[in-house]
Amino acid sequence: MSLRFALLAVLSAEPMTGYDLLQYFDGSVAFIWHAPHSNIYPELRRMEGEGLLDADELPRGERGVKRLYRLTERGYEELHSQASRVVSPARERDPYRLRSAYLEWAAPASARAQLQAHLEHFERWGAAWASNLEEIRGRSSFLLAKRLARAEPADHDAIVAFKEFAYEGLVERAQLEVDWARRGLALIDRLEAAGWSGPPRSARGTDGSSEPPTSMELGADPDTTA
Amino acid sequence: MSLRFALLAVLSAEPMTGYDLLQYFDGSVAFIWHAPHSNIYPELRRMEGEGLLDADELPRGERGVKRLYRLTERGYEELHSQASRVVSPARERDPYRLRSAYLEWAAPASARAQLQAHLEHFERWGAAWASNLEEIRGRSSFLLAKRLARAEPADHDAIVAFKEFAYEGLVERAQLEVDWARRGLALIDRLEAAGWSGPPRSARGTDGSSEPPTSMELGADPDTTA
DNA sequence: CGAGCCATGTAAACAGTTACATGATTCT
DNA sequence: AGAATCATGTAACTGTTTACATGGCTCG
Repeated sequence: MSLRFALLAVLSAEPMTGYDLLQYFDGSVAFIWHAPHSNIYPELRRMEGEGLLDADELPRGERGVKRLYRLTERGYEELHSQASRVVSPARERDPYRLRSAYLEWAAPASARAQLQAHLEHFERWGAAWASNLEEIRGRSSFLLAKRLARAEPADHDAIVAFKEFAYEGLVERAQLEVDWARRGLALIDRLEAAGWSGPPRSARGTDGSSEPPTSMELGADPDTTA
Repeated sequence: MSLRFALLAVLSAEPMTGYDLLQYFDGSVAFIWHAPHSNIYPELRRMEGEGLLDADELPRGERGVKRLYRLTERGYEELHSQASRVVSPARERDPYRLRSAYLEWAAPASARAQLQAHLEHFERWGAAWASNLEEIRGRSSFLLAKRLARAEPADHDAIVAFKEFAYEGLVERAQLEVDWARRGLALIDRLEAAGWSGPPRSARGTDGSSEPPTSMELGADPDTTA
């Protein structure tokens, strides 16, 4: 339901095509929720079918068409009702902490590579969120400006404040992850200096002739598109 | 694959039944990865089928049986190889930040209730992780003690250090969430004092006679089992 | 003998990822 | 003419949640 909420929220600021939405959800604009096009287009159709959205078919050049979606009255109601629903937080499921707890089973080089990737990921995203936060504070973010243009002036402060609040949370989280990863890298340095050299070649000394366990596949990070 | 990794990691410390594992994954023991039994039992069978686990069928009373799982040589290899794989961090998808960014659409009372629930969730889990961290540092955690008993003494420091590192990350994250939620509650106080009273009854003043949008469903949090 | 815990499953529905596919428009 | 970008879909697969289901054991 989060995708639906996110789509309603963005479309409440400005009518858009699926492709426009894609720039926020899959593109370089540092938005909170990621989704690929194969996720967005069908959901838009579904929401249209449920009467939450209306679409205008606009011509594009000679033969092309594109569909511009906007919220219906029922769409706004759905947005209200979803925003007001208290969802109980999900039980924790943190793949980074999980993997880090058992890094003893990894070769030191790949333990390091993992933390390095973590570090870079959150450095990049932290910077993107921070810059988004600045745009929110300056009220110069495109989406925010559109949203404000449609809202009562009396509500402007609240609208801005909640976005600030959200992006502050993201920036702080990114900072935490960066600090944590750095501490992890320092930890590996210390452990290696103290003689740790990764797991035994085989399960329990009894060597089973498996292939070299140092098979780390770096690079090809789809995330490197910053 | 995280579930598989987590199961391998726990079973590497000590052979267990599915039910035992459930205490870590679904129970009160503050473990990092949550999974319900309907998730765990089939995965154990699958891993057994793939030769990663062996099971002993143990009698329970007269008629009952239970299956005690332990890693095979191939299971240890899989654990090595998964631990050494560098997975690129997933694009962000943070439902809390997403919802908070659009809290302007919620009634103030339910905005408050959401942040309150967030606060309590992370207070509870933060405390659980902190106490787990203490047990790790004292090497008195059951699982850790079992793990150490099977490992080379030379590796003990690394094994403990990585678990400390992971749980420190969890505790810090929980603290961040608690602070963030508190700031959000204070923000709502300020906004309400300044006259904010939630979204208009209808989309754009044109009132469409929808049911009262203050339908927040509190309580019944399955999480309250702390 | 009933409540509560031990123990283990299946199945339907939903969410999300990856791959497969197509075609128009615009810029160089 | 070809590349990049605009624009939109479908399908297979994987992972997760929720609900449905069953039965033995232990203690009071």
